[in-house]
Amino acid sequence: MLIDNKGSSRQLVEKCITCPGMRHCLPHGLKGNEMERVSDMVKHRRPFQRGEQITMMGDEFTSLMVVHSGFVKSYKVSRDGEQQIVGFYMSGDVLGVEGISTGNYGYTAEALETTSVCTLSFRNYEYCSSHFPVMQKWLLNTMSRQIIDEQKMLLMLGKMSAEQRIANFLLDMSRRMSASGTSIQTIRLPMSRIDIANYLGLVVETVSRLLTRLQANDILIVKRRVISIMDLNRLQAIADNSIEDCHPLHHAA
Amino acid sequence: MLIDNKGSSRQLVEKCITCPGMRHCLPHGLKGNEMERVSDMVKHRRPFQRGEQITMMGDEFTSLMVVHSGFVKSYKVSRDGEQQIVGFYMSGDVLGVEGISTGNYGYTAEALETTSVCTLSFRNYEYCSSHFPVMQKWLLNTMSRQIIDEQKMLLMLGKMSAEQRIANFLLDMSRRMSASGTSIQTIRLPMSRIDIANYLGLVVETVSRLLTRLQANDILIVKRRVISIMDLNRLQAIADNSIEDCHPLHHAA
DNA sequence: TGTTGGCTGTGACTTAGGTGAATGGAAACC
DNA sequence: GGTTTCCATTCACCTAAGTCACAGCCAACA
Repeated sequence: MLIDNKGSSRQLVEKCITCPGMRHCLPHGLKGNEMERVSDMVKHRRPFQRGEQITMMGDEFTSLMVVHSGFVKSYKVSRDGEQQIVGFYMSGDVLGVEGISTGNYGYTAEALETTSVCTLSFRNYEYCSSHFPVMQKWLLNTMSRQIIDEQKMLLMLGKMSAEQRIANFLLDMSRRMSASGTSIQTIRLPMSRIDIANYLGLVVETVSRLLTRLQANDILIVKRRVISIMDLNRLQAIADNSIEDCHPLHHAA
Repeated sequence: MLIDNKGSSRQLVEKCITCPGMRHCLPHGLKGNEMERVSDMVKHRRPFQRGEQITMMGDEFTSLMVVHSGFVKSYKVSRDGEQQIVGFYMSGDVLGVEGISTGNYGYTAEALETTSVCTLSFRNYEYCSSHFPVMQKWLLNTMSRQIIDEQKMLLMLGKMSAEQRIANFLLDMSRRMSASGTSIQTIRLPMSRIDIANYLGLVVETVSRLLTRLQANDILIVKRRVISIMDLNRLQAIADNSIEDCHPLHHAA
């Protein structure tokens, strides 16, 4: 039998089927009894605390993981020790798919705040997918979306100015952090400036400088990790590099 | 019936099953009759000439495409018209998977030389995958590998110097262009300097200068698009940023 | 066989963003 | 509640890589 949820040995176990956030993790379109079958295969572990590692680059790939709540960063380490953050993950995002082809996790994933993760072993996934076509479609969609997002990042890192990168980053975060697809005005960034800089291929000083500048131009209000977007249109214009630019900081503001 | 190979209306149709390069395109592990079924669903179109577009960004996603022979570049265009090359594809590489989630191709793919492509409609893929598990595994592997490759590029664009990017690029090309997995000494690059620069997030002058410098340091011999790697170890060391560096060009060589 | 046009290479100069150093703040930990 | 530590910001300066300009080269085509 493939079902191996020996949950009772751990705290905080609940079935997906009774979980209020179920629609974030499980694919839509499962029939009632299918849902129950899948639900039984998903493990709910004790939440990870800030700084804890969820996967380690190079470890054996065993499971797909869906972020249920919290916030995760993932980074690769190059041969000479340079780190590059390759993604931030929040509710509903899937970790680990890069391990399918190699059998090893391709990055280290680390919780940026208390994070709970739902785990489905790949063997169980394969069992599900062969019985419930919707599961198969779900994973293909997930991976296809990851490919698109990474290609968008390639465009950012390859062609965009520091200011464009920051603007796009803030817009993306604002959009993703709202439950719906519409961006929200005030966001609390769970990651440090160092992480933002690393993700965007910049240094931390540049991120600081540009946030200050965007604030001086009345586009943002920045209070450490809490950022309010005061002029969405201009921020979007900067992100798209369309016409109007943000004035550099002349020392007389 | 899902099979819709109305091949005879076009030139150059052959069945995969009789194609000498079959092992590059079709997954391994299909049984004889399965292979034949899949083979019948694959369309072989007239080859694309240099400069012809294979997919257009935004067009409706219908099919997965495997490069059979030739060479393809793919690029995204941002809202402000900037282009970014996101990949180069050669024999065995799969185009179009980013369309699965959105229903539209995510980039424009263009032949860099005469290129033939084998096409499998996604509907036929779904039919195959539900009957032959090995097909499903094949697509997951393909997509997982694309995610890994793109993440490697993120590391390149985010953290590496121009010289490291060039070195890594040449090593990657040399490895991929050899039939086996071992790198070969002399490669003929099918893409222009402009394409290389764009792919690596540099300008064309920088690419020229660095190739010249690598030649002056006896690491390469560069004859326009034909490049011979004379000192693989040092090139690898530069790619990894390990210790020894390449001397800048002092005007007295 | 001349001409066209896109590649490729070089040099002089500029600049966006990186470096390094120093300061102030918040939160975490006795 | 004091101290430690990490995080964020700011400034002065520097450099890797971009820009601009020009020249040679090769392939395609008439």
